[in-house]
Amino acid sequence: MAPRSSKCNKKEANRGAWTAEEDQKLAQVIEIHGPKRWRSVAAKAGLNRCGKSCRLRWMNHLRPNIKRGNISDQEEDLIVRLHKLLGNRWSLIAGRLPGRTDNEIKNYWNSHLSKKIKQNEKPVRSSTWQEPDTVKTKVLDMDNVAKRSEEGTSKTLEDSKFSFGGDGFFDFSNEDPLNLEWMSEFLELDETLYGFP
DNA sequence: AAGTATACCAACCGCGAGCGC
DNA sequence: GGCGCTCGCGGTTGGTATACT
Repeated sequence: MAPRSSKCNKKEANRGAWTAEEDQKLAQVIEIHGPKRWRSVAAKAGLNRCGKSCRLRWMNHLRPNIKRGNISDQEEDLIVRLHKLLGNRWSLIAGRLPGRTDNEIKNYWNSHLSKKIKQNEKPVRSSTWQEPDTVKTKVLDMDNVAKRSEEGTSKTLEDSKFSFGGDGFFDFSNEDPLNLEWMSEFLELDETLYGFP
């Protein structure tokens, strides 16, 4: 079987760290043609890189509004909660953290939070606790939420009914960790935005 | 100061889904 | 319906920086 086109040609393509010059070329082409058809973007930019490498570079580093630097306590808290809810759905989690990338969150989780959580793992729920059916059902709809969000048909978080703190993130300061209300609101948000029951 | 271990992050890889022909 | 192309995702790897002995 012929090699899949999405695979990078290991012999021909540039590999390893991106140079400032490559970044500049890529950004210029994307400015003109937009962040799509990555293979043709790579070709137009004259980069000896495969399309998916260009996409990754754009998504994780060159995109506007990328937030660099330390992850705040609030962001960390949100990541932990979303991970509890969604598991390793990094892109979905990243979608709830403006300016953060899935790769960054995944790295952060693997290097910081997974250890932290193992250390601090305490039973948060009683042994008799059961996840409400409504929550279970709606979690399944997160795939649709993510898709619509990616398609750009969703509203931004800023448009939502959620209130944000001064730095643009959820304020959990007054929340009871055992309270499922937050999760319900999280799910209700998508119901409101996207109209599925 | 040198060697080693660990942490962190960028990039790569393989797979599956969606789409058009 | 089958096939190829493209894209996006999650897991993994590898390089560099920092901490430790």
